[in-house]
Amino acid sequence: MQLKELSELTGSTPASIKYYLREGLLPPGESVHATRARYSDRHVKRLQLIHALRHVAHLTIEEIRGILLLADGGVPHLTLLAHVQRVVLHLGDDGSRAEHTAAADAVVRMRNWPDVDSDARGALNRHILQMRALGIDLPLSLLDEYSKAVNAIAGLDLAATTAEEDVDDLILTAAVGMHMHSQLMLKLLALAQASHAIQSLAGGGGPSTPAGPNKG
Amino acid sequence: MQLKELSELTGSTPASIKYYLREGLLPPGESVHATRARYSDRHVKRLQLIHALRHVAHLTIEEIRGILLLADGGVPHLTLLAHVQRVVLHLGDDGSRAEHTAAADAVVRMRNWPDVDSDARGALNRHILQMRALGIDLPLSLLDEYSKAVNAIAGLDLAATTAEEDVDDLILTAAVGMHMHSQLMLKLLALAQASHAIQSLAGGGGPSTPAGPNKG
DNA sequence: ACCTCTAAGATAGAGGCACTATCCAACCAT
DNA sequence: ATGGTTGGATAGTGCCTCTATCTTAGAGGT
Repeated sequence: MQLKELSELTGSTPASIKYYLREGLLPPGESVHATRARYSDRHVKRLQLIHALRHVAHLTIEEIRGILLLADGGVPHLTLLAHVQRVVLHLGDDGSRAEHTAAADAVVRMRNWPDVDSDARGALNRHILQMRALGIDLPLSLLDEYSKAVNAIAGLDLAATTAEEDVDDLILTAAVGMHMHSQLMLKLLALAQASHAIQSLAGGGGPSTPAGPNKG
Repeated sequence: MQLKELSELTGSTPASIKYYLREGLLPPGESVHATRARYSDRHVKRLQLIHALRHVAHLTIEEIRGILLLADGGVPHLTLLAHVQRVVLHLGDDGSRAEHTAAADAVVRMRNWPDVDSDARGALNRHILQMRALGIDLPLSLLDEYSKAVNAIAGLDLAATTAEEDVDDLILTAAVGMHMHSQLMLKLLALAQASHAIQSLAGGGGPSTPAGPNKG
């Protein structure tokens, strides 16, 4: 198929597709001659992946390029998933491994998770240190509760991804799943906060304005 | 004090402060005359708030402006907090209230949260619908587990904010707290995912590369 | 009083990102 | 042959968050 058809199949404009080609996100089509190139359904799949990473997971072009490079480099799935996670969940730059925190170590023990240094663990350590620096206390009971909850999700999520055969599908499922689950948690947290605020501020002496409508 | 001193006290460059003044985030100092203005410690506080919202919570200038307008408008704390939450946790535009979902309703009942329409609840409903559209299943048991965990955090977080007297302090505590807690959850989720992946992919037949190092 | 130095305010520019529009030569269908 | 479409290259757009420059006026020292 030609660029235009590719565009119609995926919903990306031809101009955007050209841009992705320039940026090396999408491999060039088989060049028939100077003004004609042929694209396959591999291109369709790849473009759908790019679109999801860009507009569902909200990754930048640079981040997407990094993921695709790894995917095409044929690295093991575990390495690839670790990278996708780092980018989708914004765990920060890998290089620097933070010092261990007692809190994170305790969580690993409590949940019986493997005691290995992952990007995620480094990010957690860094974050706990940062919260401490900001004077935000983290009771262990809270971490226990939290880790129990996320432990449940993680299994689900992984089950979905391991079912995928194609690498593009694997990344798509993993990235979208990670993003949506993390956003779900965020929204539940928001609702919990709002509920508590309504109960304690509206009930306990504050003004009686409800939380919802405040701006047309 | 003058702009330069304000700059030194807060760490923002004079140029940035001028920019914030132009954008209406920082109220103008008391103008002594054409080339001299006096700033107070209210300005210091406000600038620290702006800095935190910008560089800790990663809000845009536009979002910060919205929060400060409300704060200076003297709206009730509950309304203000609802708005801060919407922006910090990216709950999306308010206006549109999504249709209710059985899942969200069940969560509200399970946790005994007040059954009112908040921005957070709308966002949760929208998100659940979106996940369903993407074919991601959400067992009720998972939502139960999650909401139990976030329920624990929400109390903590609120306790810290209600202690604040000054509105700028309230917003600062609330925004930073919301952001850091939500990021904490994210990082725990990441660690849970990584742990599961390591256990199932490394142990269960996949290649044996560890999750950590893959890029210099 | 005079000269210099600095601050305030206004305006313009910079740099990054993700596109988007314009050109041009080539080539397929008619 | 010829008009319209395509691929590829290059340049421009719009937004955002600063940052640099310019002008003018008052402050401080002598």
